[in-house]
Amino acid sequence: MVGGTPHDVSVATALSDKTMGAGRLRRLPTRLLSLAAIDSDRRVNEKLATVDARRWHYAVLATLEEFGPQSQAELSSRTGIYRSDLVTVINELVDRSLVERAPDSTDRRRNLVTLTAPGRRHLVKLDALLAEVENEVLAPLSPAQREQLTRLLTVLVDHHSRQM
Amino acid sequence: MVGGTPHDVSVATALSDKTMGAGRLRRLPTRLLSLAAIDSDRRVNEKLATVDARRWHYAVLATLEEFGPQSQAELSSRTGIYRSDLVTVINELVDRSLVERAPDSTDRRRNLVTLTAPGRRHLVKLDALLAEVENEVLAPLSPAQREQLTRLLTVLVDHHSRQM
DNA sequence: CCTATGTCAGGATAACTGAAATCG
DNA sequence: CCGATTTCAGTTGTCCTGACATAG
Repeated sequence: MVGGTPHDVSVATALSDKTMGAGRLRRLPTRLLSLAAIDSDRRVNEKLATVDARRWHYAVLATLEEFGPQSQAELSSRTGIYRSDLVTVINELVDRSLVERAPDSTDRRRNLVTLTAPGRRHLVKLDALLAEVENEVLAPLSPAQREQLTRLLTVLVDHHSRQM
Repeated sequence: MVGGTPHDVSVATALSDKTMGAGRLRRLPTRLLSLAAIDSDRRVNEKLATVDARRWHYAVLATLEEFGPQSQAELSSRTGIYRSDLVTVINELVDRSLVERAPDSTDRRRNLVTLTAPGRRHLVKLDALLAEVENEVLAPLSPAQREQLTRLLTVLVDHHSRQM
């Protein structure tokens, strides 16, 4: 059998379970990122679903409020949503009367997407909901730690993001 | 180009309590987590693909080395892989001769999954590859910041995985 | 009975690719 | 001709659910 490195099963199982153990897996930053994001995403999706919204809705609405009316290509590069997927998102937002999509008169390849008044109100609501989720997700962290985490993640995202 | 014409000053100032220059989107922790994880996951997948491996392969192999031979149910709870998906993962690992799957003589419902010698060698290789990815992902962070991030994420993951 | 285990068959969603049509 | 924009069609991967047979 395996002669080189005998594994002491009894000791291992004695202090095993998820709570203890210093295995590589549990400290792998890439894995921790994955797991934390999965949990966070699930909570965000569930919360937004209560008002018939999805994650990308917020990204689009917030970007529209921040930068004003713009084309789908601009929205794509600012939100990170693929252009192909943006079509569906805008469709959903138009169906809910939260944005308007009209051809740009100066460049007729483009659609100019504009935030509506209901869209603005909806955005306020989504802001509140996301604040709740944020509190759930970051529950075990102190305010200082939350700020720390946000700063570190911002550095990562800014560093790896393809222009913005 | 959006240019110099502000779209709606009143609303813009209404939400400018704390995060004015940056924009809400860019500072949303849940979104930062998502974006960072997407980037990290993509890099991990690409790197592991160069040796015909996938993310779950590493999780299973590392868990087997840490806790010794065990059932698929144990592997599932320790790695977070669903029992149904684990079947496929173990199949792939068996196909590559990295693990062995044999019925447990003491409990014939169970399969005992065991790490092979090639599996152990493969794990070493995956470790090295993942260390490379980790360096890429955490590139903009100092060693102290990396430790900080790891600790914060560990707190989050532990807190939320305990709720089940 | 009731639970645990391994397995199979999917569904839901998100990331991603490719290409066509239109316009600059 | 080439490039940008919108759109559609489709692929892939992953998370997740449900059901079933078998065994304790």
